[in-house]
Amino acid sequence: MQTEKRRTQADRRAETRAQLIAAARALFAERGFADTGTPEIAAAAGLTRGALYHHFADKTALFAAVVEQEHAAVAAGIEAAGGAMPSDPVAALLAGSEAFFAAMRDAGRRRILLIDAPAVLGRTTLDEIDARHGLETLVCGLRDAMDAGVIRRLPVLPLAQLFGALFDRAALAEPDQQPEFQTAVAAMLDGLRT
Amino acid sequence: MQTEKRRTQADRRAETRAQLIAAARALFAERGFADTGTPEIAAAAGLTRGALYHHFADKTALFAAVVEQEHAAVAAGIEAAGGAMPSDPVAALLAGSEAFFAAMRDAGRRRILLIDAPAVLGRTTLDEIDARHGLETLVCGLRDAMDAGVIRRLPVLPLAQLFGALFDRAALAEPDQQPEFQTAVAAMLDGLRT
DNA sequence: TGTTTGCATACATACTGCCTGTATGTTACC
DNA sequence: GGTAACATACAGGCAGTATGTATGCAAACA
Repeated sequence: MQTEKRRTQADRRAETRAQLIAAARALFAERGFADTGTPEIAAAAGLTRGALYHHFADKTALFAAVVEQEHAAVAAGIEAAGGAMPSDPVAALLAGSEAFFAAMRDAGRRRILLIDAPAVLGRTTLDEIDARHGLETLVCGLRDAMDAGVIRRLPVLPLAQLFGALFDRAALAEPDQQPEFQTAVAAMLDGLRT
Repeated sequence: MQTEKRRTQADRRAETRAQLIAAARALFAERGFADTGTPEIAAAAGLTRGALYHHFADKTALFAAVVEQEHAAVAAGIEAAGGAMPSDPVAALLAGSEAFFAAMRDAGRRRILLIDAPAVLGRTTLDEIDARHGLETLVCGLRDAMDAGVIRRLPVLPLAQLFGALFDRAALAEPDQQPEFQTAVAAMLDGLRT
């Protein structure tokens, strides 16, 4: 058989990187960044620490790659749900938040993105990653709503980051309290209507 | 002189605990939890690691004590500003948020309470500490406003925790963007008016 | 065109230093 | 004399680095 005995360097590189990221994601999700060691990660990926430190500068860089991937997955989930966008800008924002909460159902993802990432990567680094993925759509949604005269005109970027914080906090609520949090978030968004 | 050669055990205990907490606070504030070692802390306190581990179960417990102290200080600052509370409930809430931002000016405090604490102590533990100190006043302020019919009636506790997240995020904004964040927060609070 | 030679990349193994937590010893209080 | 407060000594583990080995790749050569 030898399904893939011949492989290009780029293939090897991409594959082992993916294996390391996948193994790290699983362990970081379960035990958190601090309580997960690089020997564990390498073993789970079927590799050695040498491979890990060949592909990533340090443990933090590997974590950053995991965060990047998770963030992209969340953004993709929101984009995918954006197909059936309602015409009302506020309703569109609500639909987006719904998609965000759906993407955040996974407890491991919450731990990685909302608990550990701010402390491990720092706010500024995390904001950069956020700006590359999800923030833009939120800013656009808010700006559209303002341009349409549907909500109050306010500084857009701060408002988007504040709503991001709201969404994050709501996503962290216990499952049984989730509905109340979401209605509260919806009410705060609704309160901005002119 | 021998200002205090004779001391009771409780005095010794309280004093060394305070020294350890103070030294830990300074180092955690500057370098963060992960990058601060217990040898450093003990040395800065003029003690040894033995004393540290005699008074605290582990490094995390010492950090929790620091967080508790900082949280209490913030709550005290807000309480102190509460003397001249305006009659309008929403204005009172705004005044409270102002006092919160003032208490959060210190960068080290922001790092300890808003960056490291969630990751080190976990959300649930942190929520418990929060419930013991600052959250109650926020809940009361919101409930008063609802009872007075000034703002929409919503689930109080979730709303308070969401506003807590808003305040935290606004406090983390860069100093030059702080005004815009605060106006946005004020607008969101104002939007809840009936 | 096929082979070989040289090099860079991918990965493994070995080593050092540090830190955390614990166990044991010594001093101060009561 | 006994207990609490602290210091010293020890064991295990982890992060990061340095070094060694194998694999793919590209160009020179036949």
